[in-house]
Amino acid sequence: MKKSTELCEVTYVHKDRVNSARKSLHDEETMFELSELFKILGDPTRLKIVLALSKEELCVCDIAALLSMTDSAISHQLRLLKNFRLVRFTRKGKMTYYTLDDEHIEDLLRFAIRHVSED
Amino acid sequence: MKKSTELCEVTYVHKDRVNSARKSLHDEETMFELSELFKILGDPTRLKIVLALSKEELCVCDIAALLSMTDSAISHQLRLLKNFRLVRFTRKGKMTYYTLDDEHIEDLLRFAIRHVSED
DNA sequence: GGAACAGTTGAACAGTTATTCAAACGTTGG
DNA sequence: CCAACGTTTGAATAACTGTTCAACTGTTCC
Repeated sequence: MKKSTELCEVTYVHKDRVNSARKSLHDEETMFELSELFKILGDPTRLKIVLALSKEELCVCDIAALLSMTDSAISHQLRLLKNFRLVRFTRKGKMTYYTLDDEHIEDLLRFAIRHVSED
Repeated sequence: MKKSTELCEVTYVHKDRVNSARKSLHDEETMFELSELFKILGDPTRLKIVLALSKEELCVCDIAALLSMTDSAISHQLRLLKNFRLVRFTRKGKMTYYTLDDEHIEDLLRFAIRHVSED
């Protein structure tokens, strides 16, 4: 068992390095938003939806067919993506057509794909 | 209650669009790895650790102090980052010094931070 | 109006996850 | 050898997550 004493912090932590590293951290809100963005892309289903929509406007049924999943599962995930302003929809009769609502996300994905493919 | 029949798929799905969208999806393994990368960055603690290590080589104790968390919690997260080859460590006596083990990840983070900050 | 259909919703379920706690490991210095 | 310390580990816990199922909404077309 260990306890954190002031003496410990002063003596053993590399204060200079910690303070230097602290500068690379952004404000708490930015860190949270950033991790939320990664989290929402950190699911294969959502990732595929976003990639698919970067190419074509699709209805729920299309995406479900493309990914071999139920409409319901897709709809749930689209709601998350919609709440995060990553996708947008327009209704035409019975159908709901979804598109990407974020121009930059494609670049981010391309960047990341290159990274994953490299090593 | 709804069921997916062949007739439905043929008649209502936009086959051309689905086939076009399918091209933007990569192979299953790449999709999985990509989502795993995003998932591991999709946690505020790990994100901060990676950002901190992009600036300075730090020991577990340093990171714990920086993020106001227990050594144990940090050690657990470092193990995940290590297994994912995002960080690397060298032992010097009692201390374990961690560094980033991925040059590209910094660029990805910078890219994503810009994206989050913009809108 | 009513049948058919695209999509949404909420509850429920199983699986996963981040942190905590206590115990252990390995190294250092007396 | 022993105590102190930095770190690791495993089990336990609480919180969260993705999918399924069934019921529902709203639109179209006869």
